[in-house]
Amino acid sequence: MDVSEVSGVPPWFADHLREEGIESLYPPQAAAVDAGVADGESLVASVPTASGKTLVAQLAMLSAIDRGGTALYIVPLRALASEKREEFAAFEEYGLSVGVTTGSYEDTGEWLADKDIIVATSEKVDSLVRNGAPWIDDLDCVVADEVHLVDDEHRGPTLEVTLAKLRRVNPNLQVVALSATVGNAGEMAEWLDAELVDSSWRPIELRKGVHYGQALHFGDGTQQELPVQRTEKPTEAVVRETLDEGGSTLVFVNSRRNAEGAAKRLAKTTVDGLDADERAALSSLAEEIRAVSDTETSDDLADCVEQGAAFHHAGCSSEHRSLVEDAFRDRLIKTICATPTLAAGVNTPARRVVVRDWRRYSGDAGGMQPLSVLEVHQMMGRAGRPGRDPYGEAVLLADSHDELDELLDRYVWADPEPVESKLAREPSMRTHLLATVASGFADSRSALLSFLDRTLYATQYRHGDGEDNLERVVDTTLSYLETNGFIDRDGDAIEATDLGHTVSRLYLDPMSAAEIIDGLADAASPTAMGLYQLVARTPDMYELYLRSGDREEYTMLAYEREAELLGELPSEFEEGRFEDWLSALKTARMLEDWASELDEDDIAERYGVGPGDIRGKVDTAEWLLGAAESLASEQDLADVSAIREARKRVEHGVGEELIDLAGVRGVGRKRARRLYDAGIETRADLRNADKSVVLAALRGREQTAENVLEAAGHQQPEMDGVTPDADVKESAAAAGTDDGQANLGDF
DNA sequence: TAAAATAACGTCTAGACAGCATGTC
DNA sequence: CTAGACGTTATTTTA
Repeated sequence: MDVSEVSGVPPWFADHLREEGIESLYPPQAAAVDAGVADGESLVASVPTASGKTLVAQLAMLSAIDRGGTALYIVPLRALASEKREEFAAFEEYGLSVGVTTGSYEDTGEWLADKDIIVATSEKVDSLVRNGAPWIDDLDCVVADEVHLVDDEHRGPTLEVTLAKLRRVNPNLQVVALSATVGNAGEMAEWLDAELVDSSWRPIELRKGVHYGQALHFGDGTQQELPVQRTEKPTEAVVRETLDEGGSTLVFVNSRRNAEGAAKRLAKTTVDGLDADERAALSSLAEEIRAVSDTETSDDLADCVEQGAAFHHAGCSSEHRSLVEDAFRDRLIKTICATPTLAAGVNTPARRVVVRDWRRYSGDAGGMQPLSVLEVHQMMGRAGRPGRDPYGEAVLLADSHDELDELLDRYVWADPEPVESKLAREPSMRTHLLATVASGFADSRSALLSFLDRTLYATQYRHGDGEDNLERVVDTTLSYLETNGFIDRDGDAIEATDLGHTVSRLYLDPMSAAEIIDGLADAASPTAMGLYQLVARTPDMYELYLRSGDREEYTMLAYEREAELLGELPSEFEEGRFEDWLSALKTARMLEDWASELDEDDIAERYGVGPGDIRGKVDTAEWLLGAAESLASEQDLADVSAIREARKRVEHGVGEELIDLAGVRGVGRKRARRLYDAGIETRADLRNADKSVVLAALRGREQTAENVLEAAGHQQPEMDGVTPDADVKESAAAAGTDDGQANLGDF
């Protein structure tokens, strides 16, 4: 089908596509048009990665906008929100406006209601619905990207319930659900009352196979020689061979340590194939990586990158990750060894994909578990760069004949599992039942049940795919919510209490709220440590692992600082609770270290985490402390200013005395400390400071000093002719570090 | 006797959304 | 109910 044959979309769109080199639609896209995506018809598109899902979404959104409507694009990750925003930015020259909103980032200036297209994460949409954002009622088209994630135990129910709410508010809403190929696309279509396009067509061929011995065994029965030398491992052989053909390789492994280890080994392979230009470009990239953060992870990554290899996992900071992704797309980095972060994240296609580990440790299951077919297919789907490679190849590795057969059976020839609603699990129920009641979607038990009838769970139950736990879980959850004062019940009727409304609005898990309220209730003026431990033991915070030896260390710490900890220390004999308490304590001490200006690399080493983990914990703590602050002031619980101070301290990573200074733009934890040690203790001091002292404290960086003074509101920030004051000494704390600012910025 | 090969043992284990009010180097 | 890769240290084998 030619692009100009599509009716319903604005006329410029065909021209725009032709400019991009797109003349005709791919078969699944044509099928979507035939199904009516451009005429407001709802659609489930279950198609492989890189087969043009985004264009289907664009057809739907643009035709809706052409009819005078607005569109919402829901993504599962913040990184994807920015990626989509970039993609849609091209429409701005045709007069459309695009906005993004996620928890950490809101589009500048204008209110989102003015936008034609809004990109948001599913949680953000949920939150906006709860808070009654006005434009939610005026949506005409909603695109849900990666909708197979409704299968996810933690975040799936949010998407499921949010879609149900959006459809309830806008009865004529067009829903376009984009999914990877799954086992039950038809069921999803039934749930959403949508047409179905279920296709395995790909623009470039993807050959899936298993490497065993000296050859690749493809699913279609063909074989291809791929010799492994005696000194190397199969992964190295694949990378080497791909490199010889001028292609890059993505290697998926099952742990961070393996990712780093494999990257270090593969660097020895990739380094041989680099030309002089590449070496130069890579070494400047390595410098950029080193500058991101002064940690071992950062150095290790830079060392690999210099040789053309990289690792990628959640311990890397977001800057690390995007630098690596970009360089891989530019074909500068030849191989990335990654944990599943990369499979779900932004687009990083490669000639070959190696799924090295097909089992992963799972604490719940008590051992190594095979990955799901869906997940392996998602990884494999990264093979083949449209317009660049003639085909993509994705291989698993076997080291016995039996394993070869098993892998072919299990992953190469297998169809992905059906996606299964996880709605009827208590943790998500707590949150969503409260939110549904609080935001007025249901005012009784029966209304709640009939609302839940619009979910995938109900559709699947009707098919007899599982027993109906829903009613039972609803009842236990409602009594939990009632006991803890989030709702009031009167017979069938249900009403959210003031507290319930607040908790729903704050986007807190009610159990977290209960824990916080309980903890604050018995401490009038809590310490920072106490507050950190309190929010760390909340279900909204993933705690740090307790490693061997930690148990002892943190048990001692728990008794040492028992007076500060909020709530009652569980008994050592309550295995689970005590362990949780200790890992929360470990997390808390990490936050305390951060808020005591300990260097990032010291924290990384002390807790065995990467810069990305520190950032994550700090972020979550900041958010939860903000929520605690709201709860404390509304419920009149504890000293609100103590909570605010603890929050400010994690936010900036500084001691109490630096909070004021660190609030100045351009002043982070390191610069604030230097200024303070030079006698400039507050924002007001800075405003009236002696310029030569400021310059000396900032180690003679004139431009920096000028910017800082300007941000503080100094009368004459210009530094011309100012010489550093010789009396200002390097403080011990600040000495030795390079550039000053601790870098924990967002991407 | 020292170095190298091998066995035994211990450790560790993926990911990442959200409030609110304004501005990171 | 369920594991396996990797690093470190102890033990045996080899030159």
